[in-house]
Amino acid sequence: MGRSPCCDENGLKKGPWTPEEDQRLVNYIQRHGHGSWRALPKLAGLNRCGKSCRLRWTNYLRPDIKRGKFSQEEEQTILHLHSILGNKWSAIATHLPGRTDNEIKNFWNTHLKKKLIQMGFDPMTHQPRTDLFSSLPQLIALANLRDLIEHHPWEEQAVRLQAEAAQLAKLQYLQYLIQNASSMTSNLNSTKDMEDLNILGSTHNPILGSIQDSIPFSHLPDLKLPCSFQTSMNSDMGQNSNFNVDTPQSPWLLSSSPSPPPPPPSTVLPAFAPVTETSISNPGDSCSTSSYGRVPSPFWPELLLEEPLFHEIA
DNA sequence: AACGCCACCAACCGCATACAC
DNA sequence: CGTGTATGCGGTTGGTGGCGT
Repeated sequence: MGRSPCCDENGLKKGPWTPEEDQRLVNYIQRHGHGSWRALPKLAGLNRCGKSCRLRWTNYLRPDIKRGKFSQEEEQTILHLHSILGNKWSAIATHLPGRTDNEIKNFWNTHLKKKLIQMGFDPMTHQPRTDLFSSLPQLIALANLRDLIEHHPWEEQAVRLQAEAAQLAKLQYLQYLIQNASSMTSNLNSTKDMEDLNILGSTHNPILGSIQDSIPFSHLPDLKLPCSFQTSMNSDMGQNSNFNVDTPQSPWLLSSSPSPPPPPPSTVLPAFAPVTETSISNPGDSCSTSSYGRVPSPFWPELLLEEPLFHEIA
C-alpha cells in the first residue's frame, strides 16, 4: 500500500510535451512496448517520470485514440452510463472505443455537467433539483414570457402554451419509445406494457393529464413504428416487466431531440434507487459508497447495458 | 491594440489497488 | 501475512486561445 515516489524529485521535466519528446516516446513504445513505465523514460532517453510518459501515451499518443468532437450518440452514452456508474470515468471509457477516461471526464466537467445544471437536474444524482437556485432557469424563462403575456390575453396564451407543451411531450415520449423499441422488446412482454404505450392516447395519462382532451392524439403527425417493434408488440404477451411510463426520468436522452425537454411536471420519481453497501462488489473502493452505487431506473433505455457493465454494477 | 474574462483540455497530484517478494 | 513498488484512477490545476469590451 505504499506510495510511488514523487516524479520531480530528480529534476525531471514537467509540463507540456514537445514534439521531439512525443516522437521519442512513440518510437520507443513501437519498438519495445512500454514494459515497465518506471524504467521507460531512461531507456527511451526522456527526462520525464514514468507516470508522465504513461499518461502522455494513454491520453494522447496511443494510435487508437479517437479525437474530435463527441457525437450525440457518445454524449447520450456518457449521460446514461454516468447515471449508473457515477464518476467511474475509466469504466465509462471502456464503453466508448477510442475515448480516454480523461477526455470523457473533461467533456463531462465542461459540457454535460453544466447542461444538466442548466436544466435543473443534479448532475450527480440525475434527479431534478429542488433547491432555489435550480429553479432559476425556469424562473428566467417565465420572466421572459412576461412581455409576451402582457400583450396578449392571458387565457389565450396559456391555452396555446399548454397545447404546444402537450404536443412536444407526446412527440418526445413517443419518439423515445420508438427509438428504444428494439431493446425494449425483452422487457415489453405484457398487456400492461401495451397499456403503458397506449396511455399516450388515453385521457388518463398522469404526465399529459387534463390537456389530452383539448389535443386529440390524432393531431400528432404520423409516426411509423419499426417492423421489429410492431412484431414484438403483436406477439409478446408474456409476463410483467418493470417498464413504467409513470417514471419518465432524464427525458433529454431522446437522441434526436433538438433541445433537451424540461423535466416532466408532477411526476418526479427517483431515476435510480440507492444501493446498499452490500450490493457493491468492491467494498475497498472509496467510490463504491451508496452515493455512487446506482441501479438503472426501469425507464432508462437498456440498449447500452452490455453484459460487462452489468457485472461492473452487480 | 490592450486588457480581462472564460472555456477548454493536457497534464499533474495524490490516493487506492494490485501484485511481487 | 506484512511490506514495498508499480500502476490505475479521479480530482484539480494551469496554460492557451477565443471572444467581448
